Amino acid sequence: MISKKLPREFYERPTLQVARELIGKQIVYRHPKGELSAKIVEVEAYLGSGDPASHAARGKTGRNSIMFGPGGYSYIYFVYGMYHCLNFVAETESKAAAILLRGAEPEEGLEIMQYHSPGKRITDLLKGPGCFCRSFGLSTKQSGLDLTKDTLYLEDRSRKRKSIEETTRVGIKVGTDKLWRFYDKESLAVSAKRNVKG
DNA sequence: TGAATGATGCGCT
DNA sequence: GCGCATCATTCAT
Repeated sequence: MISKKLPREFYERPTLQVARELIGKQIVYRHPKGELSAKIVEVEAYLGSGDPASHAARGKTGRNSIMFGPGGYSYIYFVYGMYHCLNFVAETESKAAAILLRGAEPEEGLEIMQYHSPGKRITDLLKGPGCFCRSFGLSTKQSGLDLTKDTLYLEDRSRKRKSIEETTRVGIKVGTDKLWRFYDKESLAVSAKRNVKG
């Protein structure tokens, strides 16, 4: 069975719908040292207009200009002086929306991930947006990649329906009333549950 | 075991 | 010059 790479049409749809369907998809990155892959288990949606927590909320700037382009591109930014966060641009050029990847379960390329994040347990390697980029070796140099090309892309490998939970977003101070965080309830690789009530 | 806080640099005002 | 879509360590219990 040949893997099915997600086409641009997948991304150029309503952001919340794309975010929900990203759970359980496979992310593949052709690292210089080998192929890395993981199963997505946690994402957050960031809409352009009407979402004060989005980087695009206050208009187009040099950093967020990728969000204002077509869907199906990577948007990686640097934050807190040490960490990077990976986003997938959603919608078309008419809307500046993106989806933040917050957690995944490692599958292929474990040695490379552990090389980037020494001493981490397998389930923790890709837990949290900063950890994910560090283990995958992603930085702002990988921002703006076309996800329909072969360097970084997503695959639809498992067609099983996941038990998806919807909660508020994490790590922001505005827009915290929106239930725009999606994660796989059964996964151990889901990051901080600060806003989640048990 | 859980909560608080320091680290650290870039983009924006 | 300030704030940030975070993480690891420290300190308190």
